Amino acid sequence: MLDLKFIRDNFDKVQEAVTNRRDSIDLSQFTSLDAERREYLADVETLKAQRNRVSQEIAQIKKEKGDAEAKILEMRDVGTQIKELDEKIRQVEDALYQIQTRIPNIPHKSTPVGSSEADNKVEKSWGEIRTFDFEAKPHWEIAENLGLIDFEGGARVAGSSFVTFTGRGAKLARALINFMIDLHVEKHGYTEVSPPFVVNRQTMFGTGQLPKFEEDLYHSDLDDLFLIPTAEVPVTNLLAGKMLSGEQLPIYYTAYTPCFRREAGAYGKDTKGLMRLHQFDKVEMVKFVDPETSWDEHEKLLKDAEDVLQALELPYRVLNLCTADIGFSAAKCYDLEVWAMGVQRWLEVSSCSNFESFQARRANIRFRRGKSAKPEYVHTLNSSGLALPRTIIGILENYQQPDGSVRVPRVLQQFLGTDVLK
RNA sequence: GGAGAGGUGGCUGAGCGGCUGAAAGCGGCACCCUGCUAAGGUGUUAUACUGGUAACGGUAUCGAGGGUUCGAAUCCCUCCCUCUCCGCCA
Repeated sequence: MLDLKFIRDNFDKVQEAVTNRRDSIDLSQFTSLDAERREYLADVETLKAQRNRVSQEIAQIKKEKGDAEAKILEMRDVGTQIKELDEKIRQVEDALYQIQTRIPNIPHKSTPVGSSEADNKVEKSWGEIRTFDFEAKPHWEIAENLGLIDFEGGARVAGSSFVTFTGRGAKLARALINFMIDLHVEKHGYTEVSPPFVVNRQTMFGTGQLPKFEEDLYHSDLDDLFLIPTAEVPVTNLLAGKMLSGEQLPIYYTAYTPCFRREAGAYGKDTKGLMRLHQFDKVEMVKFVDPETSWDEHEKLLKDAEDVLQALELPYRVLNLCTADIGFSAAKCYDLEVWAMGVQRWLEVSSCSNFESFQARRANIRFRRGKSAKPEYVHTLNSSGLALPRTIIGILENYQQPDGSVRVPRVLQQFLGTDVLK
């Protein structure tokens, strides 16, 4: 969420951001609503000031056992006017809020302006794309042949795009989670947290999933609770409403959680295999930092995510997402894409974003730079590190061998207890 | 699920219709004092919105939302959360 005053003072900039993002939000009402609000506010506050003053006088008169009946009658009328004006203000503020909470973040100056994902900028590539002297199989064939995944079982118990990992497949997932968490905790200095997988409405609002993206979330009507689409949601909101001190920053958290996404609007897309699931595992990193350091922290965060892919020796590339492809709350976002030999595609395994104060303002996460300094919003960042299913695709397809077996990346061998899946 | 207690500033914690944006303490800041120096004294110290170039005003905020009243932290209603006990269950 952007600051109301910022929107007012930088209206052209906000409009430009909305346009560059290909966002459909209509800003045309904003200026008049904002002016209307302040007009009403001036009126009602004058009346309230009068009421406060006269109420004092009434108290004084009563104390002196005088007759305050005339003033009380007068104020009764003022009270009615205040009620009417307050109602008008409520309506105007409601309309304003609808707009304000749906305005996306302003892209950072280094975010390329573009009109589609084709305009994303490849920042770097790492690792060598292997060449096979046999025909590479897609991961679903490899997984089925080796008994790592029960696709039908997942569909039977929940529906399409739900899968069940079985046997060494399940252990591979667990090995990856342990490997990633250990790496972030021991090498990168993060604190592990294990948050709730279900959150309330306020929490979903805090990170920007609501109000715009409700249809993408699983929801329990009975309790008005949501299944998390990413650990970012509970972990970022862990500090919602907090006043931190400058010395506490930066705070680094890492968490494993399952992620639940309805993928509304993506029906029929990537239906085969592990490419797009309603439920998947992910290890996430979340940072709370001093605004002055957030762009350095963003680059460090990217490196922490890259470390996972490098350790797994998977070829990948880093994309700087353009304005049309970047997430609602992000000012800048790198996507990490792993190359998958079997399906011959780059697959997104991580998004590494800087939200600046956008989420902190929604979730009210502040800090004081000095002991008696004014409160400021922290900057929040997060990155997958990494999403499991597509990482597993990368491993299965890139490490497959002519006989159908799959070599285990060196760093996973100790977690998995073997160097080959066959 | 049943019974009770409670939610107040950066923190602890009073207040229970007007003199309370809010006592006291802690913490912070400024200055002063001091041959008891991790001591003492004095002052100061919330946030948001809004008006104003500013100085400085106004309004709101005591879990959230309604209500009663000239006036609500204080009374009433609804909801949320926390704690204790009981029940149930991993």
